Amino acid sequence: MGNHLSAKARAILDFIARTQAERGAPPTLREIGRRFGIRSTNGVRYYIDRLELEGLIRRRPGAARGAIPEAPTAPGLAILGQIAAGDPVLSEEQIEGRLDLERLERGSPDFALRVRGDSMKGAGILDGDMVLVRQDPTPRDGEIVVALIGDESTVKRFYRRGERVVLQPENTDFDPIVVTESSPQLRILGKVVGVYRETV
Amino acid sequence: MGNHLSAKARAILDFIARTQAERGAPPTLREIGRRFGIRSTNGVRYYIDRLELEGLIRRRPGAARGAIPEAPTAPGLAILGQIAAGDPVLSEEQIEGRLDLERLERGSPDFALRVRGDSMKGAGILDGDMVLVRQDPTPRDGEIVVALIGDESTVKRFYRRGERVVLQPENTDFDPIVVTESSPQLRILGKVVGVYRETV
DNA sequence: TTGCGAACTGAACATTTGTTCAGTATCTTT
DNA sequence: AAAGATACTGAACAAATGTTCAGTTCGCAA
Repeated sequence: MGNHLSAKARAILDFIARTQAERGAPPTLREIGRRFGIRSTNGVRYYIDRLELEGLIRRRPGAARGAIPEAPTAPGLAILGQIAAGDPVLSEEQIEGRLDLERLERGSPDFALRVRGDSMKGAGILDGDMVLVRQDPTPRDGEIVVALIGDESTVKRFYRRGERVVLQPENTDFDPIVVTESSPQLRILGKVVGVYRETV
Repeated sequence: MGNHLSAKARAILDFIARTQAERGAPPTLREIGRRFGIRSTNGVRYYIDRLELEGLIRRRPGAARGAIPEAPTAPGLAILGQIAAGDPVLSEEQIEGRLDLERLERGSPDFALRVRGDSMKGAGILDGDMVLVRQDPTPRDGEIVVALIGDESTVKRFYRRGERVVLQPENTDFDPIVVTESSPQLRILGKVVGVYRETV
């Protein structure tokens, strides 16, 4: 034993997980209620609260079908903070989090783009690196973006200067690109949310 | 060719599939619209209709998040080579490969380590970056390694010089570390097979 | 027998979300 | 030059769905 969760709560968790797997989306509160003979959505909510407290369910408040079972196994790579001498590298104490490309903290990317040239060397983005891009045509000042200038895609830092947009390289060997905001030559594809490189 | 579905429609399908995989439930019409710059839910509906006609999407009418992809798509992120103007970003022609952290081309990493300090700045590894490490105590000359020197873990370039091992920073502000190969102070944890950084 | 917590009921209510409809701008085709 | 097709916009609407609140029932402990 040791687990203070009722059999009914378990059955509900199982139902949610199975529904999600079978048809691609979790059930609604009312669907759960119908299945278990609970007539009030609040009765179902009572169980969802319980499951969430146990960490068995993740919840997105307000969203339809927002009760989502936590995956049993953690995906991605273990992130270590500072490695301590002594105990083995992958021991629990050393694990700071998990790295999963499709679930970043700050915003999950839509695609990766291979970078050509050294114009962003100063920002640690080298020739051949891949930038992870979140599609978003409205970057904020100072963010690194992927832009299409005419026929060329380019990675630069984005600044708005009145009517104009400045695409600023981070390498003194290169000059900034300045265009009017409404230019048909300019298309902002998205912003860079991550950088990735394979070495060796 | 052969398939009469627009590149944008494909990109939307990809987004739906990925959203479903990542958070357990498909996106709403408005979420799709926001992502693709389509302001009217009916504009999104137009694409969903199209995808359903092609049999790529199953639909549960009236249900929230009712558009569910029929077939799972490839895991990982699409890697684009050079983006061509004209058709939208995620069209098949532009996809060069797929990026999956747990299946790299050159050797899959065992863990990720957060880097402290700027000693490898010249190699494009900045403070706060994560290096992806393959556990391997026998690096080749010139490879970047993670080493434990006494109690400190450090990321440096590895060189063998006769009896000695040189751990070389890539920043002129730092000095190389030289130790004898058999020193109990030195432990090579593995080699860096990738670098990863979240921006913004 | 009273009190208390677990497990709900019932009924609003507020949002979220899908649906429908009437248009429009931009193409390409006729 | 007119007719369609494509790819939407905008607005209104209704249905689906999560949230909240005030109670209720029942078993069990004090």
